[in-house]
Amino acid sequence: MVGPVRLLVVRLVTWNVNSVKQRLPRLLALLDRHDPDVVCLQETKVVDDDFPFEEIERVGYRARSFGQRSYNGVAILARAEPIEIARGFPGDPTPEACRVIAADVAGVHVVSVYGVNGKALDSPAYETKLAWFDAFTVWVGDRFDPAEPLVLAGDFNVAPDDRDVHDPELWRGKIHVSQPERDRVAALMDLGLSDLGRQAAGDVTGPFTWWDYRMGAFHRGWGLRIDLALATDPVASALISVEVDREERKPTAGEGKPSDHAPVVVTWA
DNA sequence: ATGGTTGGTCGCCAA
Repeated sequence: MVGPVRLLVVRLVTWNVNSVKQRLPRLLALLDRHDPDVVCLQETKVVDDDFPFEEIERVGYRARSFGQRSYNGVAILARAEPIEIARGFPGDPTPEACRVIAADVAGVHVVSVYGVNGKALDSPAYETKLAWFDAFTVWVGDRFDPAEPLVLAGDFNVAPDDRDVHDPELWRGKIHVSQPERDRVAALMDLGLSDLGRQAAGDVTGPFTWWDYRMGAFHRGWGLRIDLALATDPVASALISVEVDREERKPTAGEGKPSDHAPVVVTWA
C-alpha cells in the first residue's frame, strides 16, 4: 500500500493571463522558467474546445479548463494528474460566468479563482461582487477541511488592505479597496486560510501584482496586490517563498505583449 | 487620475 503522493517541494504559479491565446508563448516560457508543479490561470477567454491543450501537454503538463467565450475563464495546469475536478460552484450569482475550477493535484486541493471585478461602487456589478464572495465563501466552507492542504489562488479583484495599494488616498472609495470588499476577503480567510503573499512579504507596501495598461502605470509603480494565494495551515506552515514575477509584466519580457497582471510564484515544502 | 490600453470581436463591452 502507498499513501497519497506527497511532493517534497511544491511550486504553484497563479497568473491572470488576459487571454490564453494572446499569452501562449509567454505561458510556455513561464512553464520553462519556473518549472511549476501547478499553475492556476484566470481570464483565459476561451471555451474549452479552443483551449491550447496540445501545446501545453507537449511541454509536460496536464490541463483542465473551465472557459467561456470572450470573458472570464479559468484553468489548472499540473505535472501530476488533476483529479476530482469541479467546474463552478452551486449558488454562484454569476452562473453564466466561468470563475472557479477546482482539482486535487498530488494530494493538494487547488482552486483557481477569478473574482468578480465589480466595475465601480455605484455599479450593479458591485452588489453582484459582494454576493459572489458570500456564495463562494459558503461553498469553500462546505467543500473543504481546513486541516487538509488547500490553496485558493487567483485574481480576487480585492486589495486586502492599504499595504496592497500604491496610493491608498487616491484609491479611497474606488473598486478593489472598499471596506465591504475587504470584509468579504476577511470572511473567506476566517474559514482558516492565510494570505501567503502577505505572510511572505511581512508588513511592507506591496508587492503589487496588477498595473493598469494605461498611463504607463507599471513604469510609474501604480499597482495593486489583488492576485492572492490563500491557503490552509498545512500549506501556510510549510511556506518557503512567494515571489511576483515582475519581469513578465514588462513589454520586453517575451513574445507579444504582457498581461496587465504579473504571475505570482508560491513555493512550500 | 482614469482624456490612457488591451482583448475579443467586429458593436462595443469588460477590465
